[in-house]
Amino acid sequence: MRFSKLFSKTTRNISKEVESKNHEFLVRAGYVDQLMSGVYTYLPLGLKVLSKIENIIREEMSEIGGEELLLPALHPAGNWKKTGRWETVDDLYRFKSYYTKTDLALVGTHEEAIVPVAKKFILSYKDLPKYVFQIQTKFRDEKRAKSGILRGREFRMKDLYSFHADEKDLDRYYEIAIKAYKKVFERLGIGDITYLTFASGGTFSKFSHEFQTKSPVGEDTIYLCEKCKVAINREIIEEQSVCPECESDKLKEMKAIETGNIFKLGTKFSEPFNLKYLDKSGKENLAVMGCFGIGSSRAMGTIVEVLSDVKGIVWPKEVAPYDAHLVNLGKDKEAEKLYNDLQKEGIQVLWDDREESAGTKLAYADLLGIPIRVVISDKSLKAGGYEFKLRNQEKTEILDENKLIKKIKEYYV
RNA sequence: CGGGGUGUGGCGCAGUUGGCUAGCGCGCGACGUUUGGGACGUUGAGGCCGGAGGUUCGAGUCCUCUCACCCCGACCA
Repeated sequence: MRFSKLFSKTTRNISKEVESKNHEFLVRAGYVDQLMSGVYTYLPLGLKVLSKIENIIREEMSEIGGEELLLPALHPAGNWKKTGRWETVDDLYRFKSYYTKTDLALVGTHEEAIVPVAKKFILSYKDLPKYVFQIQTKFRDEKRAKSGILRGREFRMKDLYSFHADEKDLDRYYEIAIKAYKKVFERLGIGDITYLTFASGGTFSKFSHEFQTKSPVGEDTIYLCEKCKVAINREIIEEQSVCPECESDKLKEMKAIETGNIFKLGTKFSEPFNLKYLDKSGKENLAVMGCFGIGSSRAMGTIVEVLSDVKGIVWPKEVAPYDAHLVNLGKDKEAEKLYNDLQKEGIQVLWDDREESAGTKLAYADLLGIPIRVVISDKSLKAGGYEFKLRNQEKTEILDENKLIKKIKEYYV
């Protein structure tokens, strides 16, 4: 991709009012644009990152048996009245159809849609367990949207729903899901600072679990056992004041962003919809459910918050919008050849072909945060080739074209 | 929902006790000179000052209402 052809543009000017780092960097670099408070456009560059994040999640959910589907975001009020949540969920967008005057909701969670459809296909113990997930735009009527894309009124989230014959089977799958989540966060580049966290809210079990990523801008306070790498959310510290794994009381307090949340729902939703199956003895039983969420757009914001430096974003290799950021200082002809050659090798290149000063181009390469920067200039050509630099390292080296291609490919293996 | 702030060319901002033709930086167009850390010269285009109503000879500036956005708090992935 040629920089000059991108739909978006970079900017130096951003309102003083914007305080959150992810908001500032993502807007200045042209990844996202704000339409209103808590509602963002994912521009072509930003959508590439978001899609990569979602594909990682998609792969790992498929790996643990999840089948992808797509549920509606627009729901009839009736389903929510059935579960009682029409009255209790404050952040549900409720409205009336202009024409028919029926009550509708634009939703941020999907039990009211998945259970009625699951009921049509789950009839016997032979139909269990089942795991389905979707990645979709959610709506929540936040009292106050904040922190860029970390807390939006419209945001992207993966939610997986599991259906089991009994609690024991749910427990089994729950552990499998925890492992899959760990793998997702590792691939997102934040695995080392994302902790399984015990939290309140189990309607069925004593605790639910969250995945909390350490960050000063996080809204949650957690207590981490550094030995077990397991944490406790402050909301339950009264009832659980020692490490749930090793019972140590040496816990480190820190701020964290909730990047994932998993629940044992039990029969909370199968009951109102009467989701029952026949067991081997021909007796009816309620299906037992689990619910597993990861906010993909929030994950994107989190990555920016925790991995950036003063110059800009530092994308982990698996989520970067392009493999390499090519900067030419003069030398347009040579740059164009290299750009074409790299692309022929299957390398996704963003070439900053704009007529900008050296300083500007280099500064924006840092802001954009693509893992590999390649500079072509008089200086590099005299030294025998092209300058290769990783975004998160200061070291540079001059490589000829073959070595450069090899080096880039090796990096992404 | 409570508290604090901000709305002025595409973006970021200034605009004095109401007074002449509303400025500046960035960006954008043209021409030229530049290229290893946010270059420069010449020149040009681009504004019902968020919206509505009012006060006044005169409103970006004062008053009322309203809409939007940002920050803090409570609530939430």
